[in-house]
Amino acid sequence: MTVITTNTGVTMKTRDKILLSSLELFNERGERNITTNHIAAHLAISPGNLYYHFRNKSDIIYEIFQEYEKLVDYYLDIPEDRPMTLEDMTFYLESVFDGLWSYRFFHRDLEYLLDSDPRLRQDYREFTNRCLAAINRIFGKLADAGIIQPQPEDLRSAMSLNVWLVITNWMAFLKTAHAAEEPASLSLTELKQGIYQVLTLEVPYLTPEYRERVLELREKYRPTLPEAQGISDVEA
Amino acid sequence: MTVITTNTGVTMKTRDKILLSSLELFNERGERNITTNHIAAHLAISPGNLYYHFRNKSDIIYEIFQEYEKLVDYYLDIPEDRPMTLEDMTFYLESVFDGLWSYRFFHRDLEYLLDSDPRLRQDYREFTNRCLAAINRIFGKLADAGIIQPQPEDLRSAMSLNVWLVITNWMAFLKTAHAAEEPASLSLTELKQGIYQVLTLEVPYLTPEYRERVLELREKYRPTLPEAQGISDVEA
DNA sequence: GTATTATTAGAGTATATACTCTAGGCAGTC
DNA sequence: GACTGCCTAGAGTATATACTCTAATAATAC
Repeated sequence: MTVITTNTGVTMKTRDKILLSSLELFNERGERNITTNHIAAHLAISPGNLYYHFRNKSDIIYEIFQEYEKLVDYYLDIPEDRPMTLEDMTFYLESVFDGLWSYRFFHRDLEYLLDSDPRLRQDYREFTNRCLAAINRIFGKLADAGIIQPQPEDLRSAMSLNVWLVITNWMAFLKTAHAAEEPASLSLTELKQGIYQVLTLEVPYLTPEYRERVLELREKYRPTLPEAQGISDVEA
Repeated sequence: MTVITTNTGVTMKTRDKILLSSLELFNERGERNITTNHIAAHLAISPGNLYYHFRNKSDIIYEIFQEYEKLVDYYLDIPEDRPMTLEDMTFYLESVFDGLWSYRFFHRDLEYLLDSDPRLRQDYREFTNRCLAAINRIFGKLADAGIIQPQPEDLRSAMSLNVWLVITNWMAFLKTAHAAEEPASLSLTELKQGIYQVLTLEVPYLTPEYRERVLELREKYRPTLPEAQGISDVEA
């Protein structure tokens, strides 16, 4: 069992180093721009070595996706035995955006990735459904807790889907709204301003008792500065 | 000035044929999967011929984007001289999704495309801002017309951005939510179910006078069948 | 017509990419 | 020390991709 010491001082198998470096490189420069040779070079190992551990690039990506899935599933495990609090909601939102950040390469080339790997397509589909179900359940519990007004199931489903669309598209929006700056100019802090957008969806449904508290919470995530605001610097 | 007759019977310059075929192929199989050689082969012209008309692939894409931009700008030209009607709103929504459909390849590889062409990045940024401003203006006029309740500018901006996020992410959602089916299994009709999602955002703001009419309109776009619903077939 | 310009074909090229293959090293075991 | 199983190096390969170059052909101007 060969182990290698990374620059973090942590002892780690080559296989895991490959996964870690791949994720890092994918996140920073996009899956499309990172070849297996790049990954090997980055780790100072031979391509042969890399292919000893993984059959192909798809397998690396698939395994990374499974980590992602596991992480988000873990975060979105909603406890059914007690009412939901605002703190819970904040935790869910923060966690989801953390996950999005850690595996941000994934959504960037999503369609291509799913087209090239049927396993991934299938798993991602189910993953999406689990996330939507979780969001739906959260809305339910928020209503139970008297934080938002209860809504018919129809509307709640559509709202959940909108939450999902906003969450998964927020990062792409930020990246494309940025000017020509350095590619890696996105920060976790900026990403979390997406929470402001998600909470915006809830605003009209807030109960009078919680309205002020949620609006206050929302303010904490208000996008800062002109960048990526998109509205302020336009004619009319 | 050499002209060529396409199978549609329309007489067309080679240059325009290249643009048209590129768009077609990009839309159907994704920009990443279509090479300049593919385009040339599809048109039964030589690569040399293609490169006589365009310096590189980026230039083709850039020009296609400019058509897209022009189309959407045309659609979103809001008349300021009269109040807005529900029919107007429907037209805007339908048009935007039509545009999205016609140039659907674009959003799929957006980040990569912007990374490879600074002109495109800049133009797209401005395009986004114009769209957001237009959505914002539409909300304003909907309020003026008494269709939705007026909202503070802050909230309206955030809502506009959410509308934009939902619109631009709806297609990706559909494609990824589909099972492993044939890649080209997306239809314009399905795409327009995104209108349901957008109208969902408006629901809580509707005035009593218009509420029923808008809900009725919204029903027309309700997603059909289990596919891509995402909620129905999940545990719990 | 002839000169000039616009268009086209098609072979070719430099580079990249995902991946393979062979030979060998290293650790533990007896 | 030899055997075994895991791991690794590194050269190499088939294919693809964006793009070039030259020469020829068609269109247009005069």
